[in-house]
Amino acid sequence: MDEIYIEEFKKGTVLFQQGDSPTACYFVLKGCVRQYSIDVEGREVTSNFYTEEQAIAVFDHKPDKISNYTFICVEDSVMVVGDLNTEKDMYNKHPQLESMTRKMIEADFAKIQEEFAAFIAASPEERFRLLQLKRPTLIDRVPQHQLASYLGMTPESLSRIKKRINQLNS
Amino acid sequence: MDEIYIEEFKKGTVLFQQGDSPTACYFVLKGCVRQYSIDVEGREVTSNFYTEEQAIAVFDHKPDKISNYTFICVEDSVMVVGDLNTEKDMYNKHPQLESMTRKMIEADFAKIQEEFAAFIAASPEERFRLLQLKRPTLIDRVPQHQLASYLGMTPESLSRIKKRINQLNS
DNA sequence: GTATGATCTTGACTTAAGTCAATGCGCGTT
DNA sequence: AACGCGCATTGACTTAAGTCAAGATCATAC
Repeated sequence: MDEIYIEEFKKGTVLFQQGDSPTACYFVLKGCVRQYSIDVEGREVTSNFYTEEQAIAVFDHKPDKISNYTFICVEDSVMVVGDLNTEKDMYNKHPQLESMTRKMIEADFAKIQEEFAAFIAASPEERFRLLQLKRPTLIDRVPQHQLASYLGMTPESLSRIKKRINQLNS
Repeated sequence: MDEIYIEEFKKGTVLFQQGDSPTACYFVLKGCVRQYSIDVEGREVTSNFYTEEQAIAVFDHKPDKISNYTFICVEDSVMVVGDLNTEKDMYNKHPQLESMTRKMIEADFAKIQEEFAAFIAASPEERFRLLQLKRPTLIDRVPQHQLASYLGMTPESLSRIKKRINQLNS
């Protein structure tokens, strides 16, 4: 199948831009990709970080196929790349593939819904603690101001929260 | 097709409980259903309200099929009910159906992702204002303490925010 | 290796939301 | 109609996060 291949990306590479129609989907083998958008006030809002064994953007098919998000590598990364143009053909050729992707999306949907619920109920500090539990390595892999945005707080608050927690643990 | 039918539910009816395996999926024709879960600290966290023309729980298929949420009618409601046990048969009989549900889920996934991003970036007051714009009628349809939980704030804060905003508008 | 700019931290201060407690209101029940 | 209960509002106070501004630190390019 030449529609699926493995590709390396340098840190800083943009997979696709807010406003573009994505032409491919990705699966992270190594590295880290940040998903963000620019909101109405011009602020950058980071909505996710994709790391090893996570799929990107398969589910970002809006009706008009235009993405609200930019995806950018925050580390040198290696990804499986799947061409979206041949997606329909693939489904026709392999009906089980559609069933498989549906199940993947359902699982991811359940996961984002759970994260959302946890996020709603938590204070900024609790959100940081949750991240420490769920994705401990992420905290040291990405720029702190982007992490702050991902956690829905200011960089200053994140800095203070980390300090507060470290003092308790020492 | 006797696997799909229309049913009326009285206010207070529980569609299924946290911990249960859902046996049906629903589409709201009239009324309002609240989705919530009890978190580790025993607090009730409302994660959604489903109203007219919204589908429920089609996407809540976790691998083990057990729901983390309770769904309860907050109004007398009329819904289309689809039996989940026959789901697989239906897909086999009508392959296009799988394609259709996949697209629906993708659309809903994109929507929840967007809501999540908006929520992250917003303060409690901004979240209330967003709700006023996006779902203005919901505010007067549901109990305020549940709405507060849905917006990630205390009932007291919601009350004050509403007061604050009404004073500006008068 | 140094310089430059970005990012992270820290400090002082403001503000909005949380907490706790009391009161008021609405609603359903009897 | 009156009672009782749950819910909503209000008040006083605390606290955590936001804001603004100044340094410190880090990284990247030259």
